Amino acid sequence: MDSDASSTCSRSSSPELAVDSRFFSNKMFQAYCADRETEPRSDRSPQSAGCGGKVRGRADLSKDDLQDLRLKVNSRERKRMHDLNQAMDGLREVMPYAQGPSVRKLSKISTLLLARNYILMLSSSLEEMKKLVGDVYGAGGSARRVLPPASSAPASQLPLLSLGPALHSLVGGASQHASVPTVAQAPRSPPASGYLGFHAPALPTLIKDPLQHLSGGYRHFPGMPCPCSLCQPLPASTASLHSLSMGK
DNA sequence: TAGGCCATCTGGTCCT
DNA sequence: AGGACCAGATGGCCTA
Repeated sequence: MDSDASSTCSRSSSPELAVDSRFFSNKMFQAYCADRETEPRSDRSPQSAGCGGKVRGRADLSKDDLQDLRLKVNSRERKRMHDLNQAMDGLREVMPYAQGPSVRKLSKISTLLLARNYILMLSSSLEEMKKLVGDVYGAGGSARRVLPPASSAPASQLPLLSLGPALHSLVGGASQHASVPTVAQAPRSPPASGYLGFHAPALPTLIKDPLQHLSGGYRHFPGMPCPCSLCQPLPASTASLHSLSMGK
């Protein structure tokens, strides 16, 4: 079963079941043990003989000891893979694709590809924003005087929030917009297209080409909510990254 | 039914 | 020596 999706998948091979000693009905292990008993010892190299390949000093282990050893190794490997799947889930949680019980989980390969392209896209956005900020303030500009003295927004976001309209005139393709977009999704996690600030492309497209949607902008209406990435509060992780990048 | 995806087992290799 | 990591093999589940 998917350790990382036990709620949606009902595979028969849960870790607990496999760890159980009943596991030794396993055909592979039985075949291995039979093989081991029939195979002449002289034919085995030190590396390839026995369970796990490390046999030196284990040749005299009893069958039970070998089974225990094999169990331990299997258990460790299982745990390792579960940890890997947990990490993969953590990655899925921050990926910009629809999530929910009715939505099929991203495959591992898709998750990795999407993550890579998502990072590329965000990096590109960041670079573009930095360029625009530089343009707006000018080389010798005094940004501090322009910024509002107090705001409920985190300090790292102030420049972007105040610059949103200006940036829109530079970034936003005025041709591509629609009516006032719907409110961005909940800020807890950023998986939504709303967070990305553009209409969500089809997942396969985003996996293949993350940058082609950057040009699609929103027109900024004063006083109206805007879902674009420039006007959205950044999630904590992104905000910290942003502050680091902008701080130089 | 074929193909995709996955969990698990297994043996080899590398690292501490 | 023991553990981590890796890749191949295998079999199960699910979907088109």
